[in-house]
Amino acid sequence: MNNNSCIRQQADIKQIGRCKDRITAINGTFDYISNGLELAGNNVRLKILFLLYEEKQLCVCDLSDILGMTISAVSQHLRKLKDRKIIKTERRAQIIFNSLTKEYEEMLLPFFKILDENK
Amino acid sequence: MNNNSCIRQQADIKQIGRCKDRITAINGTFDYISNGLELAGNNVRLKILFLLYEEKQLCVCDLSDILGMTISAVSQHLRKLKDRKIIKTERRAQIIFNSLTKEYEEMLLPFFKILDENK
DNA sequence: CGCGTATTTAAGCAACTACTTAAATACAAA
DNA sequence: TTTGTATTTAAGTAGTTGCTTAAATACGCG
Repeated sequence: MNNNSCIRQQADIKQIGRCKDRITAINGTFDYISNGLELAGNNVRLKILFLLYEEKQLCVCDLSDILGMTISAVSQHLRKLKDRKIIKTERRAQIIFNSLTKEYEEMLLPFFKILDENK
Repeated sequence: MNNNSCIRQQADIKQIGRCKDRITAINGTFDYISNGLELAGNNVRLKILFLLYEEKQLCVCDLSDILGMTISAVSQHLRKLKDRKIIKTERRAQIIFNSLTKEYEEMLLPFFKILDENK
């Protein structure tokens, strides 16, 4: 890359350097946050996460009923969320309950609050 | 859909109904939030947004330099962000400066704070 | 006006996403 | 152990994403 036009006459070299350094320094934090946002950015999954926040725990069947989607489709969303430690599961008899992990519940709280206010 | 197994013996019908209603009621808010999160969930765009938050305004060239990506690639990210009113632009002489819209700056502030703390 | 810098757009492509359907597992309870 | 309910997984597919390269615009300034 790095070809092409825009051979800038004026560029704040100091600013560019400072920004580069900052981005590199907190690269891990970017990964951590986009790890969560990437998944929460999907409309269906945001609903799943909000529902888990409100109801504390739900099984794949509940979510399937509520969202009007196949169990399989919901299950595959839950798997992604679980793989990234955004939710956790707990079996009780035949039913597997899903709930938010504390860490990501906290991270997404500002959005749940916005959703709560619009009830 | 709605075929298949999971002919649940026990399901909290009231809970299902309540959740359905709630989801429908705030459907617009879900759209609003996932509108923002969908785009912020991309690692590159999250960086762009954070940089705009920190520096107030940057042109496509600056971002290209900082992120080590082609101008074209960055430009296409900026377009998406602009289409969804997450950023706005302002021309000054030959350079077009990008900055966050107030609305989404506020919405994403919690994440910028987390990133700020990890400097 | 026409030149040069800055920026956007178009076309193409490999990789990824969200779903579908059908089959496989998991496991509690009889 | 077998049965039945609950859940996950595999394979396939249409649509989307993020980039590349090359070409097109936009517009300030001499």
